[in-house]
Amino acid sequence: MPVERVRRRIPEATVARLPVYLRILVEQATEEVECISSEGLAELAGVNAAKVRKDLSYLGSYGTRGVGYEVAFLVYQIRRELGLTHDWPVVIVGAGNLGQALAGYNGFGERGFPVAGIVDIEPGKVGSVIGGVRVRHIDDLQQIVQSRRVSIGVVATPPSAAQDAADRLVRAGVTSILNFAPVVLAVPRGISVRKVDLAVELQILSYYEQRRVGVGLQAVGSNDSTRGASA
Amino acid sequence: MPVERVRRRIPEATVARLPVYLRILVEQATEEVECISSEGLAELAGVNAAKVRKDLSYLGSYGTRGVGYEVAFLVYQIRRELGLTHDWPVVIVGAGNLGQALAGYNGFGERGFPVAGIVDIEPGKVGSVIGGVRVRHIDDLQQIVQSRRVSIGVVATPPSAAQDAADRLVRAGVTSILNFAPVVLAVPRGISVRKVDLAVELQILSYYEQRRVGVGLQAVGSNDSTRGASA
DNA sequence: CGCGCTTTGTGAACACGTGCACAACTGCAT
DNA sequence: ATGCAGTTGTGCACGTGTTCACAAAGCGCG
Ligand SMILES: NC(=O)c1ccc[n+]([C@@H]2O[C@H](COP(=O)([O-])OP(=O)(O)OC[C@H]3O[C@@H](n4cnc5c(N)ncnc54)[C@H](O)[C@@H]3O)[C@@H](O)[C@H]2O)c1
Ligand SMILES: NC(=O)c1ccc[n+]([C@@H]2O[C@H](COP(=O)([O-])OP(=O)(O)OC[C@H]3O[C@@H](n4cnc5c(N)ncnc54)[C@H](O)[C@@H]3O)[C@@H](O)[C@H]2O)c1
Repeated sequence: MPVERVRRRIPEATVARLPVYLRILVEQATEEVECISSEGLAELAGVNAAKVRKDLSYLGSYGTRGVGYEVAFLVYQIRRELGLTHDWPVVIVGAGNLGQALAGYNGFGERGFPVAGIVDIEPGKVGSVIGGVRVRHIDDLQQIVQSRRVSIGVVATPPSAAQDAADRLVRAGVTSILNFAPVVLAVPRGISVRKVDLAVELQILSYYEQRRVGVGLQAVGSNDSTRGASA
Repeated sequence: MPVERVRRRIPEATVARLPVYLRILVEQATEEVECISSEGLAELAGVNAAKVRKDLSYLGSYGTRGVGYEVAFLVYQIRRELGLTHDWPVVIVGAGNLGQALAGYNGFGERGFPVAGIVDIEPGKVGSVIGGVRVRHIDDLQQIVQSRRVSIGVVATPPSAAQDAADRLVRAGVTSILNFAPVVLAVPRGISVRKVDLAVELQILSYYEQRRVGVGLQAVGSNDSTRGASA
């Protein structure tokens, strides 16, 4: 067996699917499943089996021919590759409708993304407690980021304030941003940004919905998730 | 000028970008901008100018060489292509944390996706009013969908109930689903599904974050949004 | 009217992602 | 040992998406 070579670059499309495999594998593990074939995993993930094999092959040759993949080992490998061997605390900017829903959601902490803090600019919002976290003033952002070693920030402000929020996050030392505001953020090189725009999702559905009329059923590529993290 | 030919199929990647252009163009229109070049639009959308031109060319040749595109006209054409000439009422299943945030959000209605109803299985949740909409029991789903001619459903239930929610939506007559639960939904052919999985987004950020260490700055493709609506 | 400046629309090359097909390999049964 | 059924890992061909580069075309000005 060769010495651990330099880390291979993993295609973006694969990176986007690994979390899905991971979730499924963790679930399988809790159901005492010890071994899974690419076909089985593909079925559960709603993708092609060859794609699963190719994706997993970027991690290394961790399968056993004729048998499949050991679930626990795969979980470990994917976690390692995704950098999920330790927690990534996140800070949320904007304690409105959405920010509160996010802060009150346990799913993130469970998956390794505890809410290190939530901040707002509105003095009226400061002080209330959501999901066990007290809302603090945005001026405390830098302090939170640095003391808790936060590298991921979430923008949940109104669109007009989103760029300001992003600027503050970057200034505070955050290097990855998840943006819920429907605006294109400008960030310095080296900062990763991902955008979740629900209106865009609905509009895409609308497009296919509208085409459906009169065209009958049509198949439009399966549900994947290829989106760049810009830098 | 030729007679309006059969509708061209628009590449999925383009469909995913059109809503972004649309938002920017609408904003420009409110700022009295009448004309915009592909370069200007590209700048605002954070993409390559050639891409903008190619994307827009799928709608037809609506630009003027040497000048650019007429904003109002482009808005109209993109709206038409995306099927946004009329409202698409949506129904939300699951009035929890997230469902309430969604229902209380005005942005959807403003963009042509009014909340026609929100339902829950928990009797305790039924009756409360969120964003002007009363929560109803899930047994009323079919009635809501049919009376309001809803074709888009939103799944905001816990993961364990998501497949059930999807099944009910499909049975009620919905043909497009936006799924917030971290599960892969099985739906009949012809039903479009799009998934928004925040944990996956964070994990993707984690991957690049982890790679950043020791590698220095690296550029990883710009922020696009290519995801199939399955059928 | 013609010229030069600007910007579109698109052909062509390239990059990336997908899926088939199959050789290589494993483990088990005989 | 040998054979066989099962499954991985991957070469290859194909399709999709991105970007460059440039001819074609509109506009304004002299
Ligand atoms: N609520 C939803 O379901 C939903 C859905 C899709 C998209 N979004 C988007 O998410 C964002 C937040 O939505 P929301 O419904 O929570 O809005 P909201 O108005 O309820 O909350 C925004 C919060 O941000 C705070 N804020 C404003 N400027 C700030 C600044 N400069 N720094 C820090 N905080 C600031 C406000 O005080 C407010 O508490 C918006 O951009 C919206 O378009 C929300
Ligand atoms: N809250 C967030 O910020 C957040 C973030 C990411 C993902 N999600 C996902 O969104 C989903 C909803 O999250 P949440 O925080 O709102 O959960 P929640 O528990 O607050 O709300 C879920 C609601 O669904 C209802 N429900 C349960 N089974 C149902 C059924 N069969 N039919 C109809 N309604 C049913 C429950 O009564 C409850 O009101 C979950 O799958 C979660 O993983 C939420």
